[in-house]
Amino acid sequence: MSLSQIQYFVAIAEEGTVGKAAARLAISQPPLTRQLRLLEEELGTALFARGPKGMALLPAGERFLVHALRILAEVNAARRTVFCSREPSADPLLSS
Amino acid sequence: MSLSQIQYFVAIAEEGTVGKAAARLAISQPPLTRQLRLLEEELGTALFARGPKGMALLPAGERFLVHALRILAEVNAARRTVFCSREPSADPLLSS
DNA sequence: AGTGTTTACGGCGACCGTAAATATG
DNA sequence: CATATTTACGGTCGCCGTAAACACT
Repeated sequence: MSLSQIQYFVAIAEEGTVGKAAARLAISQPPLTRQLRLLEEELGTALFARGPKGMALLPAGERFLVHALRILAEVNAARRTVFCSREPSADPLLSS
Repeated sequence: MSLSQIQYFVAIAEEGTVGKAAARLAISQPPLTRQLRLLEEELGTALFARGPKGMALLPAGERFLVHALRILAEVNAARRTVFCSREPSADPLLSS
């Protein structure tokens, strides 16, 4: 499991179709489908039900989504927590 | 930032030296040092103070560690939450 | 029909390992 | 002195893109 796969999963869950998620992520559909399949295989469970109208979260997917969002939120929090402790203007890219 | 980098950081923080962390992670020192450097560069801040006795967490590193542990815990929770929802004996590897 | 899935292929980048030299404190 | 860091090299693996065929509802 990688952070990319988690982001991909969240995008599909929020967009409702693989096509829209792929557009939002700026990647093509086959790699996105592949990564979702790899994630589901690693977890040993399907996360979505596939239908002609798009992807619908299964119960396992809904529970997984809760944790996925927490993980991404924690990653952002981790970034912020060190960002706020930088030496003022220590980074030339930020002082311009 | 990748989950591997987070695991590497936690291992160094807990072991106290890059050498012991590398042994625990079953990788060699240069890749581990590289990944830590890449993480610190991405964050824009050093996380450890380097000394002859090993690695000491800086304040930014201590705060980052809190989030790092939460991330890894959430990942495990995400795994469990779908693991417990499998179809009974659906996976042949588990029914043997 | 419209969506997702799969295959095949190729290319690019990431990561690792080893080995050795170089800081740092 | 013991530790970490860096360099250089090479090999392997992962991920992506494209294109096309296939499957499902």
